[in-house]
Amino acid sequence: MVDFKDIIANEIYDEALGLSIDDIRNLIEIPADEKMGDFAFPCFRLAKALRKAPQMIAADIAGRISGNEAFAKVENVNAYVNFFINRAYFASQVVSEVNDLGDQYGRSDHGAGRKVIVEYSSPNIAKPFHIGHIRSTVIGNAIYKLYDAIGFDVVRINHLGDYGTQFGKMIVAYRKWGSEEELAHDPIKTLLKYYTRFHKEAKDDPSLEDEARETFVRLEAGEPEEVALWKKFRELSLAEFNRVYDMLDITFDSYAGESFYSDKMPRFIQELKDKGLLIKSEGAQIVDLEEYGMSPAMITKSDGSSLYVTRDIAAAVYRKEHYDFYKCIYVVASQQNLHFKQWKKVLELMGYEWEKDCIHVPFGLVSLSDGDDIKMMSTREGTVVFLEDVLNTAVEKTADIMREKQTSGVDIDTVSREVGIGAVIFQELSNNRIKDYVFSWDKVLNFDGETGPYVQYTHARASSVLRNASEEDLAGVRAGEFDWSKLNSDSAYTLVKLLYRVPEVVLEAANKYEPSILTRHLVDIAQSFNKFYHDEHILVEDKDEKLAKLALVLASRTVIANCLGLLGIKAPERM
RNA sequence: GCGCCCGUAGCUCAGUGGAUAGAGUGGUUCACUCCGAAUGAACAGGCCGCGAGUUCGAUCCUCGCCGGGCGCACCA
Repeated sequence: MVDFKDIIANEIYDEALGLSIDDIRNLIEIPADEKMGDFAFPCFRLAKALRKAPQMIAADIAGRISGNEAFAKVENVNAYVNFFINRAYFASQVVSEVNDLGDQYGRSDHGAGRKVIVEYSSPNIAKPFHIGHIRSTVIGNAIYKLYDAIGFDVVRINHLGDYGTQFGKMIVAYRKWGSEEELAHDPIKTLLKYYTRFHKEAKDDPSLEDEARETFVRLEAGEPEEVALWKKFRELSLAEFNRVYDMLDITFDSYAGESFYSDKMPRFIQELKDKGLLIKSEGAQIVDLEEYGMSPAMITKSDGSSLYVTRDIAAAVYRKEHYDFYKCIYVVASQQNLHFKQWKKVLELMGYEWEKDCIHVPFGLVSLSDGDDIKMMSTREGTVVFLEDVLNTAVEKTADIMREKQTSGVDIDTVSREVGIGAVIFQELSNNRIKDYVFSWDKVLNFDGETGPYVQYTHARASSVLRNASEEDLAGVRAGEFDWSKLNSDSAYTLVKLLYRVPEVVLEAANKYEPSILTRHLVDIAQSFNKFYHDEHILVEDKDEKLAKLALVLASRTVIANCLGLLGIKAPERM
């Protein structure tokens, strides 16, 4: 496809300006206001070098550029040179490209097949999968899809929190108050019950904590009884998690979690010792990070058992050796910023230069509103909203709306799942991931305005128009034998420009690990399509006009489906 | 106390070193004999937290302050 910035940069280029074509290209802006053109070149930077008022420079450049079929008009306003693209030419280029590429539009080969690991979701075993877990799960999945789309070979790892003192606690609680029948009946909620009871009773009886730590030491030492219980808890939990992953249509390439690295740590503890990094302190072994302004990284507890950082070091080295990644992306809550800083510093001190390829992608906290109070969800206190409940409620609400609307030819069961779950995912990917938010049923169940259902509705509507077109018209669209000059209205043109920018938006979203950039752009496309749809009748008498508009509808539908797909959301044809 | 993050319309949030700071939602009003009204349009709503600095130019970068969140060794 034509690259308008290249065309413009080449047109502007002049030795006297003292800028390279690339410099010029990077200065080109897309004006916020369409009245100022489709592209603009600001001349402020040139003022000093040329010793001329920027307005004069802009006028000179605008005057120099002669007729190029890509542009309808080039003029200067104040210090800007404004370029107005030839609309029909532009539309023909963009729409044809989209329709030729189909589901490949938006994808690229920037990654050149290099390997990227994305670690995400990573729930703690034996704890409920609550609304807070949706963040890592859904953001991580979108990042995986984005990296896949820009040509990387992506490995998805669910780094299960399936080890640590919490299992000591769980085993102690189960032995004291648990029963097999109860556990089999409703595993996670029962385990949660034991876990909350443990913390309640441990407040009055601190010896329980010691008992839990001792039990974890036995687990880590491979005592059969503890290992058997641990395995049982892990299996029961995974079965429940998989139910939610199925609903979200998310899969992983590896579930190697913390326990996987339990026997791989001694090597690194020895290595830290050999490199003189490990010091004893209060019975524990730490790496002192004071000179880097951080509290120490704890490698082993005074009872000799391992910790979070230790396991993450083992995991990182294992992954480097096993996958030889180009980048390893950790989608983990911002609460763990310090942990990741410490961990990266320790890897650096150990001499692993590739630690710079390990990237922590943090996200903000989800809290709950409790009357006037806002508080963190706490597994210990049992104050959580289950993700599965949220998904099911959204699906039910969607089914209610669909029955009300009585859309014909739809399987309510299938589509209400696609739309309801899509709504929850979309909501999650709408805002900058770093922002904290308070969970609200009203918000997650709102399907009007900038929401997943709105975008899916737009897709269904475009699909509907295409169904209403004749076979002959569609054949004409595919053959491309029509005159594009009829496609030049403001609303059509705004839409074309948004479609044009999709590949660069996908790339930007991936580079910044920020799916919301794509979500926002997708909303813009849907809004723009709906405006176009309202402003203009599509299936008109005039053949050229009809086919050009249908080609745009087809391209819009393709792009919306592609973008929804990158976010992990389905695009139903009817709803 | 120290470190990191956030502060933009009533609410939820986009946004950019440059031309008039934008959406959604809520409020008021209009548009379905018309390709799907889960839609579109109109109106109203802003010292871009406060104060300095850098710059030709700051809502954006730097520093300080205020407000909120998170974190700071035997949890993960």
